Amino acid sequence: MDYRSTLNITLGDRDPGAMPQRGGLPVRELEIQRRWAEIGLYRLSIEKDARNGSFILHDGPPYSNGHIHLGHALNKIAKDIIVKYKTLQGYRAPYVPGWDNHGMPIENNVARELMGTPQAGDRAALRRRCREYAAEWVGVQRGEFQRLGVRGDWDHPYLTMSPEFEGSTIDTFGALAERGFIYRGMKPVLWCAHCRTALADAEVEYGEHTSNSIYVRFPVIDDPGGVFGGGAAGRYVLVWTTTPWTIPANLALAVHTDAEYAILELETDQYLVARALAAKVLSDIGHVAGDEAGQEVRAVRYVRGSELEGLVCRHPLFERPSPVVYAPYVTMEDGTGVVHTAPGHGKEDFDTGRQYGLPVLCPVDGGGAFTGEAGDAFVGARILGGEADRRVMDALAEAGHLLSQRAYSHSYPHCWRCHHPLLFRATVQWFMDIDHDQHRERCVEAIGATEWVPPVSANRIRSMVQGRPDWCLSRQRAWGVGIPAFYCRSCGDQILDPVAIRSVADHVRSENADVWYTRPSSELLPPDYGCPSCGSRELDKETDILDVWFDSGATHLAVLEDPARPDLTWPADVYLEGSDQHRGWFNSSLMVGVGVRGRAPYNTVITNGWTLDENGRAMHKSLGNVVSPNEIVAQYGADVLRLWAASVDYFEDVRCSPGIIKQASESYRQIRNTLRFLVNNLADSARGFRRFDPAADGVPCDALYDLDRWAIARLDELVATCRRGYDAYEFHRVYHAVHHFCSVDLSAFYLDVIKDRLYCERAGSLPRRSAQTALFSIARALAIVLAPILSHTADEVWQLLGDPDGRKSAQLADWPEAMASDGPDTIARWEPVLQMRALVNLAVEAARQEKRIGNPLESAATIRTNVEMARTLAPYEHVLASVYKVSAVEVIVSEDPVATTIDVTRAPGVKCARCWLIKTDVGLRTGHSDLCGRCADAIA
RNA sequence: GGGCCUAUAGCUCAGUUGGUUAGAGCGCACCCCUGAUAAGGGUGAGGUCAGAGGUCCGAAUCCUCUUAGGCCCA
Repeated sequence: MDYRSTLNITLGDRDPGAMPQRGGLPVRELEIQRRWAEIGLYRLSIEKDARNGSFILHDGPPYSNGHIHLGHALNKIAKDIIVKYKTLQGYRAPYVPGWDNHGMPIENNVARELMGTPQAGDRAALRRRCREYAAEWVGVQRGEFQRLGVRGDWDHPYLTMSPEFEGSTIDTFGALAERGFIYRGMKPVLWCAHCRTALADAEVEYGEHTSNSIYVRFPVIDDPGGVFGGGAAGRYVLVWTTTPWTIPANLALAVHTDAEYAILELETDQYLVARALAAKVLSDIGHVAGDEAGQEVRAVRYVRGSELEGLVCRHPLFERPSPVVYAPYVTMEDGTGVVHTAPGHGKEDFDTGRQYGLPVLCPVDGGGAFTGEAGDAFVGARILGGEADRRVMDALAEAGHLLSQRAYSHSYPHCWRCHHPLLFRATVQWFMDIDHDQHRERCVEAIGATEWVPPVSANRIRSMVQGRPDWCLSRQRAWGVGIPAFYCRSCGDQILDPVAIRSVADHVRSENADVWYTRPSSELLPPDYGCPSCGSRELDKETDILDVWFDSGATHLAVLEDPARPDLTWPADVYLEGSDQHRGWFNSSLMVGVGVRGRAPYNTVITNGWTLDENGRAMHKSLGNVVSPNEIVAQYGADVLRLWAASVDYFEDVRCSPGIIKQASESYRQIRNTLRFLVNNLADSARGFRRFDPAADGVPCDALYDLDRWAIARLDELVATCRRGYDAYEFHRVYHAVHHFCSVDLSAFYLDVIKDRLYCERAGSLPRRSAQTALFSIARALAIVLAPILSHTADEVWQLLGDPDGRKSAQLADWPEAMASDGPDTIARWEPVLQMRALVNLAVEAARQEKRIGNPLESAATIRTNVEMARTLAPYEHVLASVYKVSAVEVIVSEDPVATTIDVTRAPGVKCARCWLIKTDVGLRTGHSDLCGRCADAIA
């Protein structure tokens, strides 16, 4: 007889309320997300009771250009996990996503698009189109992020190009100006002559470049220390450079105080070079160094750098002095140990020049051509293309001072946009003074007051802040926020007036930053505003725009203090971005935060690593190893991608590949199957799939079967472990703990053992309800604990369980409380029982190998063990058979005090046709010849 | 070239202050079940802890160097 219909068994195919085995996530997740939208999940999460106050994670804005990549996905998922966890922990955790909209990449793409159209070169048209273009990509990325299941205020994201934000950016600039941080100064900046713009460090790419390497001699005109020998011989200081075009701007020669220099005699002349470099220099200029016996070239004498004080040369081309100066960065690595110094063309040169009071000579215009300052012979010659180099080298050769010239290949800065080599060019720019009012020291202090996760990341930002130069805020571009400075047409004053800046900000808010270009200054300024110096109303506007890093550096003020976002507060609790943002957003935000508010805009900064391929290589289109989050979502579902993100140690670089995602999907399946077993066994299939009602059917903890109490105790441990993992932002600990719990504790043990009770006992009986009480608690707790990671699946479970408190999503639940009153004790008591189970498994396996039994249920185990173990097992004797998945267990005290032996034999009795256990009481009940006593009762 | 970081089974991760034969899960192999079934169970094989030196009674763990890789900077 088939007793299947008398069992309460999981029948997914017939139970309308069952959780399906296959996730079908690409489709099901969309339904779940639709439901989230319908119930207004984000709003509900904010309105949920927040007994612990608010927790603000401030989103770093991705650039609104192109589809999201895996790094974006990892970052956004990690943020989402944190925010959702905090909600479960009783915090109001708003999440306002944002985008960075201004900047060169968009401007370049749009400029390319407009090329050849009537609008090309029209700044207003360009800006209009940039705005549209950025908005289009915001739309695309928003859809892609939402598809990942990220919960946030997607209807009200912050955009750095919105009028409110642009106005706030100007106000922030004004606040810094008011505090004296902003100045206008000459500085050599990396300049692209092709794009006619200064570049930020981040916009520079280093690549191989072939330069003209030349040795130039500078005639000595004054030698007060008498370092050269006597006589009428020519006396020269020898210099090496790879930028001949900077020679016209030479104003000094730098040496190192501690280095040793040699005076070499070369035919009738004497040359000063570093001793350590003399041999190489001579070989480069076609001579060989002589030995002590004296050959063609010999050293007349050696001097220390410190003895070169007062030495003055004449410029090799002009009647102009070039004094010897000291500089700490002079090395004995290459060149001659004497560094050609042109303050207008190098950062270090500029610093040295300032120290020695040298002027800043920069005879090169924005297009990279020599100006009249370079001399009539050179004016108009361009650096790009090599004309400037050629003309200078020709002049040097003609003057007899060019000793060597050759091609030299080295790493050199290039423009990331046009890939042309860059030049250092002193230009007038707006800066933020990093050392104003102890600002740098305050920033370092603020770093110390911030929690960095992982902790080593503090070193990185600290060294960057300690070493960073002043912040060049000017960009000679079109797509951005205009720097709100004015110039007086009559007295020439530059005007950086808080009153004027506030007025500009108000006008920008009422429209957008385009007003800077579309309105005359009189309309942007308060009525009757005049030059503070001379009163003139004829004022010109600055044409430079703000560095986009300023936009993003000011997000914390624009967003967290936005009156339209009352849920947000300043400072943020957490920033979480890729490790490249130590130099970027973490840094710019700190500069602005400390400058305007005197402290960091964040309490905790978490960094995530880079996403690499399975071999640990960076992902590149050219390598073909790029993994697209959108493709993973389409193929496997967002929860699989989220599980991957949670499974890796994202503080370091993480690896990803189709194979790794496959593994994540298999882990997902195992977790899903476990959840499914839990959920589906809460229905009474023999009673029309009536579902377990915890209020009516639940068994109080002290009345539970001890094994069920053990399961709940293990659940409590798991919940505690997960909490520790989340609190430390170490989600992979959560993942591993949950996965281990599902596969080892539940699937391989607990669930396997309780199947008999679930299936065979009467629907409403204590043994079954006791097990179901555990199942319900476990399923519910897992749904909550997993909600931050497997947000969709958790809610699928949540819907099937039904929430007594009426919460519409697992994300709106409270973190599970511990349920077992004596958890540690329960777990400790079961420990030896489980140890013995492993031994029984081995013995059963051996018996199966020897074909003495087939199905383990056919076996009876006789455990011979010492007195202590026998005594420990005694209270469990009546459950050992079910716990060990055999039909009978007997424990016998062995004479051997140490060894435990287990004999496996065929179990005595007959197989019950209903529960399939081999029992000795089968057929004893009248009318039930093929049933054991328990089953006969169950169907009575 | 400089700074910071990483390297433990095929994969993802554990390995407290250096202390027995380096652990887990997944995957894999073999077997069982067919009442979680495009599921479930059992057993098992996988590691010179990137490499080489060193300190120590003892090193995956501390030091040095090398290699590979990552981010940032020049």
